[in-house]
Amino acid sequence: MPELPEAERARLQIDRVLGREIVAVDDRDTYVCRPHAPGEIEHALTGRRLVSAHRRGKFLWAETDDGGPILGLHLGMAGRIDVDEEPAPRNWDRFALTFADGGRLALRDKRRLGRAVLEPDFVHVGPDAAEIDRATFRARVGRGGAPLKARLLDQGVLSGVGNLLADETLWQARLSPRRPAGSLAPEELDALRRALRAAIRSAIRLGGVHTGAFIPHRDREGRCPRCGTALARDTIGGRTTYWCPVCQPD
DNA sequence: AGCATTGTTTCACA
DNA sequence: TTGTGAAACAATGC
Repeated sequence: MPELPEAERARLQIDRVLGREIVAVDDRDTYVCRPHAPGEIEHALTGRRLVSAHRRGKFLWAETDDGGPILGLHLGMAGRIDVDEEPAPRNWDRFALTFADGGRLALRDKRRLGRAVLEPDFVHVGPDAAEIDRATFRARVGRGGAPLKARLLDQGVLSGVGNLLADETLWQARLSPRRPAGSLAPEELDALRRALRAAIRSAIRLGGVHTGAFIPHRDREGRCPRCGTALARDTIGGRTTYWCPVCQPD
């Protein structure tokens, strides 16, 4: 599920629990809560309240009352934030807060690659993909010899673009994922940024990245929804990539 | 059985 | 030193 649009929806879920007193914390999953020992996050948060929820790219964090510790959350490959839901089966709730009103916030994550951590560090995280201005986008994305898609996926360059959002955006912008990032003209970079913002806005509104026009066709048998050409497939930037060889020529 | 997976970090290498 | 790519991580679904 989780790319920037899903993370933004998760942030909205955290908003729902702001102000509630935390009475219990489940931080027993030592992998998800690394490097914390069990009980560390529990000790830091019990008795406090979350007062604000933030997001940069796919990284989430919440501030606590009276300048208390910051709780960082990441959805990993398959996580979601559940609020006031029944506990998930099979210990899929990898981290959870219980509130005085009986409610609950859980990081539900089958794959277990999500994270819950105190005082998260965003030093190596680039500007948010939905907020980045045109000049910064040109300067950061439009450089280097790496394939354009690999550049978009680099969270240190800009944050929030995942594998599916990258394919959707490149298809919308009619740009090849294989083009060296530094070879793009300023106008192409502007168009790419516009396509990215539009794809993000749409995905947040419609409920996730797979609501895009291209993603549903992203399959070995898939064809371009624009021209009907069989999609090309390759590994780029370490991820499986689909694109239309006609609409998105090198 | 084998392979792929909407993410991040670490390590090796040029 | 910097940039790039592959492997590791954990678990599930086809």
